[in-house]
Amino acid sequence: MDSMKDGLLTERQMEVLRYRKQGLTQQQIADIIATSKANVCTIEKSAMENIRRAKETLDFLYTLDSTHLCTIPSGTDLFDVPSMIFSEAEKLSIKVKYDTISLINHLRESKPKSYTARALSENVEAYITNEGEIYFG
Amino acid sequence: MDSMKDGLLTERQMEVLRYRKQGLTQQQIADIIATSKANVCTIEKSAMENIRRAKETLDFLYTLDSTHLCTIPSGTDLFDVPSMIFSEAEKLSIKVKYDTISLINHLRESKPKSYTARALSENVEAYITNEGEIYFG
DNA sequence: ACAAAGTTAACGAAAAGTGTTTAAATTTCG
DNA sequence: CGAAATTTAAACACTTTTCGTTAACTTTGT
Repeated sequence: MDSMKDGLLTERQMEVLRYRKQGLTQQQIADIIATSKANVCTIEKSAMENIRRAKETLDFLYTLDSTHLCTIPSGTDLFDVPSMIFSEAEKLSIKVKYDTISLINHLRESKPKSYTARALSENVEAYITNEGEIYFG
Repeated sequence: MDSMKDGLLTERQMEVLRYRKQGLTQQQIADIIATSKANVCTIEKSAMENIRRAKETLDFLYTLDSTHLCTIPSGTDLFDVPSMIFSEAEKLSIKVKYDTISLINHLRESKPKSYTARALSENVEAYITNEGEIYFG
């Protein structure tokens, strides 16, 4: 009935996330919505799990019309990434849509938690479309 | 068992989407995966539904820590958008993270299907965070 | 160390989602 | 038009999710 329109999160889950965003503790929320704090915890947790899944789902979409370009190893300096991308793309005869600066910004925005200062904190997979669009997964 | 790691789409759904991307018809896919064409249809359809829900879920996340800035009416010239955004943001004493040009590009990338040439083809909601990040939904 | 906040495990009942089939409708296109 | 492609509806068995409880455990901050 209503499942046709909704996203992944249930009313309960959105409710908890909203209260959480306001800075309330699980106990406070539990009192408001009349349940146990343990239940608030599991609801919040499953909400996070659903969000993770939503992201992964869209990741799949991006990689569906992209081909894997290269793996950028953990520890790589952010400023070394563009030249890696450009040389790999050249092997495939694809012109990258980004210049050096915007490629770095693109990476920063795509994976805000994958680097500290200037070094990647984990491996990042780079994908490319025929149109030169780059995606980091 | 495996549901902990996966995204929204089932193996079956990804399978169908991949074949579809290759240009196969539902009948051809039905033969390959040994089921009826009607079933391929429903699998593909529920895959699309799952993708829609994934997007909507992330939309919710974005708007969770944003406040509604303004509605940009259908028909608005793309090049008139930045000044609208800037003046609304100023009312809230928030400095927008984007300059005029990158704001237009940001809108183009966020809503690729919401404009024709230079005119918006539908209403677009603009949201802003305290940090000046803009989101179009 | 204490108390508050958060997490985890095990279980149950209700709700929602998935893959199928079969048969009938609709759309698309040469 | 007419054939192939796609969509829809109803029904059924099956699996997964969700919300909830209780009770014990771990983390965090003072």
